[in-house]
Amino acid sequence: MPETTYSISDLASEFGVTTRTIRFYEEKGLIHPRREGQKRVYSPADRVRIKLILRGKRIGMSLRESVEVIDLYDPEHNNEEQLNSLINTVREKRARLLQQKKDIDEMLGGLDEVEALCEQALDDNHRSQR
Amino acid sequence: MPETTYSISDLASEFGVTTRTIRFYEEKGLIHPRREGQKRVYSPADRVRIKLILRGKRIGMSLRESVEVIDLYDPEHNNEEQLNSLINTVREKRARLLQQKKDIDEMLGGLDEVEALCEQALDDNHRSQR
DNA sequence: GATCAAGTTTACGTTTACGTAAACGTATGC
DNA sequence: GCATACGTTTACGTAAACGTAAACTTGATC
Repeated sequence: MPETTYSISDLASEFGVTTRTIRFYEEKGLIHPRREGQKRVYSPADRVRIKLILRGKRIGMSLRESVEVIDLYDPEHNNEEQLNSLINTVREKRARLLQQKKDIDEMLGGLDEVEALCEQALDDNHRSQR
Repeated sequence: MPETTYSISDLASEFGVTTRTIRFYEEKGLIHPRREGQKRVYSPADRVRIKLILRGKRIGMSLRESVEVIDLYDPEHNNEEQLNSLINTVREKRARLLQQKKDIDEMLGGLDEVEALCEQALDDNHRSQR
């Protein structure tokens, strides 16, 4: 099967980051692209990892934290103790995400008010000019 | 009217930050507490500003950006041009917040899956031990 | 009046997440 | 055969958001 691959600039332009950023993620051990000679070759799995890292970034996660979340997916957890601690981790992450959603909703509410006030002010201006 | 006031450590402990953090916000011009002699005295308005700044932080905003959002509230915007640019700012902020909500929901979905898998694995272990 | 607790200024240190520049390799089109 | 685009390593720089330490005031308390 002809597995799709990506160059570093493919991914950089797809995600709107610089190649420096992607190399930096590799330095930090977040991704491990193959090499063909000198050049880095990225797999679809690498691509997804980058995507998830950037998703984490958008909601204010550190790189370390994003990777922590991503690594929840791969099942290197066998025994009961590990599974339980994993469940706890999941619940903590979830709690924080729910708090973030609340924060966002509050802020959205504020923006709605501001916009309404603006539109009313514009409207008033127009009326008074007639 | 006896306006409520707060000491720096009042606010620090209320919000779970250090006094250094609050002084830092002042250095950056984010808040402007009164002085009584040497000491800083915070008003309810100061308190709210800090609260909003920290809310912004939780969803990954920079201090500068949080202040930008906060400052949308105070009406120093008179003419039509300013009002329109303000509305645009509001819409951009809103777009980003909606994207963040999507990101969070996706991540929550992932966490749900992980937790379900964990619980199933635990369940399987228990069954096989009977 | 000595000893705290809480506050102050000044200043240097630290972590994160890249930016930027130098100096070099490689292959592709004209 | 040489420019040009794309890639590489190495390394120093930087902005944001505080931490940490030193050295000092200032009431409150025993």
